Amino acid sequence: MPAIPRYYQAKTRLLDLVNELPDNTPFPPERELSDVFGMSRTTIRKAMDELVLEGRLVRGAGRQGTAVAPRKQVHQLSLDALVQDLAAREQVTVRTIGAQDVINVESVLVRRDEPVGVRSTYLRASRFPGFAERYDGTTPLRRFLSDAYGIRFGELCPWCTTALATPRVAGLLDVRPATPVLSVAWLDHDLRGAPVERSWVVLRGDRAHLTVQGLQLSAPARP
Amino acid sequence: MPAIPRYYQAKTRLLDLVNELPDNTPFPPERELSDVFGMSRTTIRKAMDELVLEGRLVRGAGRQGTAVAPRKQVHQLSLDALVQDLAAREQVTVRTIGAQDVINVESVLVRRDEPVGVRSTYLRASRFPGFAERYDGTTPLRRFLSDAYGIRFGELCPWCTTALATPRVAGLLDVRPATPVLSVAWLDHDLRGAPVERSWVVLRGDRAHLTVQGLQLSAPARP
DNA sequence: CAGTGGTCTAGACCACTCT
DNA sequence: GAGTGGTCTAGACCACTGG
Repeated sequence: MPAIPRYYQAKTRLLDLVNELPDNTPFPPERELSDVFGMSRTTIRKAMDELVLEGRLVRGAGRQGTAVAPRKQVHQLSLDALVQDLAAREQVTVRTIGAQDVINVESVLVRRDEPVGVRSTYLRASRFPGFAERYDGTTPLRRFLSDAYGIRFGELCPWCTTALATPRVAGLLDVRPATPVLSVAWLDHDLRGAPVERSWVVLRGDRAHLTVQGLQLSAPARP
Repeated sequence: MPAIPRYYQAKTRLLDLVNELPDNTPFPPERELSDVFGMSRTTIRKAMDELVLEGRLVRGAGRQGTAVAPRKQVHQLSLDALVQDLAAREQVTVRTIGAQDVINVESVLVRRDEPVGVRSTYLRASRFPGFAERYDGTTPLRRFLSDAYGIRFGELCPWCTTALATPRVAGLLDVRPATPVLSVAWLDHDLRGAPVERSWVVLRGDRAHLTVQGLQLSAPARP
């Protein structure tokens, strides 16, 4: 076996091709590439799979075929806006989870008619009586909790990592399951330190960048 | 073709198995699973590939075989520490890139003897004369620029997204190429707004979480 | 040496979409 | 109907590691 796998050689050649072609150009079918490159379709597909994950190719259903992905329209989403629930949302749903005393508010973040993320917040039902009836789904959640229940929020320490899209999230974001996504989560406390809400945002890595504004750098630890 | 692919059924069953077994338990070989499940090895592999990407299985070379991954030892890395270059580093290398007037400082971030990230900074050589000779590789970079060249830094707006590990980064992080990673980048300006350094950090999503402390939330936009 | 994961092949059938 | 991507099979050879 060569040190450089054949699928990686194929990927390199295909990447050159992608770079030369304008956006949305139809890409040669897998069987044709398999023929031209003298590799099995399986090997070609493995190469193309990575280009799709990297957002360079877009595969369509049926006879649409594969095409060169349009230049990433990357949307800047600020951590601030995500936490405060200020990002444009659609499909806001409020569910009560069984007898678990948990309310879940889920919304799809949309930019230019594209789903770019999912926001999900969990609340204790007993702490927010009548929430499901009172919440209109359009007011930013954090502000609503503040206005309707007098919550004052304390400090926040969000964390961020990568994950693979679950089938459910993949459906909402219009990506294939197991697509890498950016995951941001935080626990919100009130001024007494009691937890108020637990939130979780999943972003399409190829459509959204998370920006951090207002970062306070600690003072350099020097005399 | 069933609505639920066979590889996904396999993944579900294998996940149950993983959840039952203690950490580091040797996992059945692919050929055996293929036999037991009545699926081709290719299909079994596709299921296991995802479990590996999710950090639930670890594959070894040669006769080591696959094993249940130890509970994620997740290291918290603060954005603050990354920017200020305070995280523990090893293998710090300073290269000058051709005649491009660019200096690259690259280091591997280490936690408990595991590589968890790569930090890479680019500087204009002409702005920092003698940098390669003067920099010792241990002082936090930002502090060194401040001390040795009198740089004062202005505001910062880092951004964050997912990416696939390039072969080079994959080698440094001890993961397979195309593994999803967390990518954090920023452009550092001085007080006059002139760019000083461009930096880039890649983190293993399964080993490191990025935390954001000292986040300044904008005032609620209400009268 | 035997057994493992990593790669690769040459087929096959399906659901889907365009013409 | 024809052609696409999505899935699946049953083989094969290789590099590597353990006993």
